[in-house]
Amino acid sequence: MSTRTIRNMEEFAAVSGISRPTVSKYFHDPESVRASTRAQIEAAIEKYDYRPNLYAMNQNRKLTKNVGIVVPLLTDPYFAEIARKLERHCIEAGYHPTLFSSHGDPAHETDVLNSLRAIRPAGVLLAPLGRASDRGALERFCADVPTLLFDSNVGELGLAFVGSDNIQFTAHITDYLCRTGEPPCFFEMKRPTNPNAHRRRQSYLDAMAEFGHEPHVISVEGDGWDFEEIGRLGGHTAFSEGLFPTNSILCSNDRLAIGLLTACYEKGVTVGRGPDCAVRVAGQDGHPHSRYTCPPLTTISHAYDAVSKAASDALFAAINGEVTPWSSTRLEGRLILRDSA
Amino acid sequence: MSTRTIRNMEEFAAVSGISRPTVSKYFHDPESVRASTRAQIEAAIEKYDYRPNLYAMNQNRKLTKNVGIVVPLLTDPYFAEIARKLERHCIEAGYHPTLFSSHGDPAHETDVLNSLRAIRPAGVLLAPLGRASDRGALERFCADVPTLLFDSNVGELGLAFVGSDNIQFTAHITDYLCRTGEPPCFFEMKRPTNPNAHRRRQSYLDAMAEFGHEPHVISVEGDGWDFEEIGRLGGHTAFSEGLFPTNSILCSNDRLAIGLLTACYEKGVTVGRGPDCAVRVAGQDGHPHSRYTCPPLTTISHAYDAVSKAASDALFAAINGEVTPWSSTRLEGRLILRDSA
DNA sequence: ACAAAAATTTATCGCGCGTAAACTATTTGC
DNA sequence: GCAAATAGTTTACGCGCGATAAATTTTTGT
Repeated sequence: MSTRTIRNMEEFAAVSGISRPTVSKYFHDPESVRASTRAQIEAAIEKYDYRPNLYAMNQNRKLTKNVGIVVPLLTDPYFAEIARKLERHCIEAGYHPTLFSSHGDPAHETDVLNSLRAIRPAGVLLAPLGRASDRGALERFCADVPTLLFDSNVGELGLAFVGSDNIQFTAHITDYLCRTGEPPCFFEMKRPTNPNAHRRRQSYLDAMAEFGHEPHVISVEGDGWDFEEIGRLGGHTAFSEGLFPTNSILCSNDRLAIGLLTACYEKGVTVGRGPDCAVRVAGQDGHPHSRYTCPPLTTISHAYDAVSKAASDALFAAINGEVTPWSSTRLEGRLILRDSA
Repeated sequence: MSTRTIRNMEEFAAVSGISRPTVSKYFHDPESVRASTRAQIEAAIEKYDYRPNLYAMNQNRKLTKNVGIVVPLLTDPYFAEIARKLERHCIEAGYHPTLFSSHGDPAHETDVLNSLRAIRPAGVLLAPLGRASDRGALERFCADVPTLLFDSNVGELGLAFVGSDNIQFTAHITDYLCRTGEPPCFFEMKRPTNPNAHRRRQSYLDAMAEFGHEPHVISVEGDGWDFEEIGRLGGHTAFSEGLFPTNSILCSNDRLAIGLLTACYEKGVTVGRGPDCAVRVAGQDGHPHSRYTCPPLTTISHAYDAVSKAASDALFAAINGEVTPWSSTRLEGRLILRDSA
């Protein structure tokens, strides 16, 4: 082709017939130049396929268009799913998202935050590890970078918090279980890895008190993020030792429930709401996989779309200079009735 | 504290007592400076917490330390898991990995490759969508950026291919199923989303021929990446229409098998290898979730560690200038016997 | 202790783009 | 049709670092 390769904005400005400062202005915000100029530049972009050097841009811009998205564990489909939605919102808003996973490790979470500083992001959407997080590192990071916390809240850090109303989650599904059968016991990790677990346990206790039932909490051993295995092993122990006082088991989260269902299978315990079933099992989260367990898992689902939209919108507003006091937004979950309870 | 903030390498060089070019050399490769100098610089780094500006570095370096990791669908735990391992290898080798997902969409895959060009990566680890990929875009990208293909091969593109030996996978598990019960039929998507599926089907046909059995392929409707749902719906159809000629079903992949297990549950079809079970179901992939299905899924597992190690090592070798002819490395899988078959 | 080798310093340039000031051309409102 | 407002151009400089050549210092081998 006759179109020689363009090396930089100088050359591009020359072939497009527009001065370099105006071209620069265009790339910063296409709307900031006259329509006729814009058309000229865009024709040249089309023709020469020119893109400004990202590094030179970001070195000199006061603010990059980068947004960091950090989740505790990207191999968990729940986080992968919400990260995907956040990523889409970022792209639609003209930002350049980058995905990070803390891999369930506080030290790695701190490393991620440090890597994030290096790319000077305009903002960060952070789902912290929670109790395990290095609180000091989080605070320092939030002080330097506009950060919106989602999924799990840690103090009143960052710009704001957007997540689910865990109180409502547990109260709602506890209510459902009480109405439709024996009042549930609560199956959880003794040392929960994320802070939502504490809210959920408390909400269970409150709900049971309100409904006038005796609460029963089964706290199983296990640390880390391998929830299915913890649920499975804990389930075996609990069945062997007869720790379940009722035939209804509400799990602190879906992954724990998935492991418990496996334990039920392995123990020969039938699960479901039919009269011939030994136990009912319910989870919490609306995990992408919960539809495909056997039996399919009754759960209460996060409002994935609403949470990701609210979180990203709040961050973009802050980036655009809207100052609002710290706030916490907690969205309600939706009960998903399936065969397990 | 008395330590004022360091603005750039010039100032950092001053306070560290080392000249700027030497400091620059240190950040390029710490081993390239004398031990005493290195100690001095590192003491100053510790004291002033200085990091060179990433953008200025990458703008001027001939080669960045960036490595792109691209998978077809990050919400699939299989890809999330292998991406995590690749990421770790990159960090250990001193690179700066960035994760991308094509979200199962060829257009988005092309977008990802374009974003990737912008960060001028030293290399890319790419698991392409496969048949759906824009072949031309892939070729152009591989021509410009050192790219190693993994998981699924597309022609002889890039530096090399590292993945699993799908022929061996299917032959091995087919052999197992034949030895331990009725010869299996093969459950797959009519229009498979990834190219490994074709290899697996062919391997099934070859294996059955070799063992002297009549092959039976059940190809179900469905497009896209929602494999569990495709498997579930296909399973319902197949059971209703009596399409399974034997009691052993080998699924083209684990996600399909997970959906099929759900269909079995919903149809009241018992799954397992016991005498009272109606069917045996096996998968392929060693999906992270396969341990927790009910019954736990018999499958043949990718050598996750070996594949990720071989893939990243091959890329790093190429980045370091080692020129080798294009090659294909296919690692064998390991049979995982569980209760489903 | 001395020459050769290696490491460091000094000095200077270049990268590709953002930004600002002063000036000129084009649009807009009336 | 004219002045004001808007948009664009020219010119010039800065960002933080990589790279290189020549001069200097330090280390190494013997």
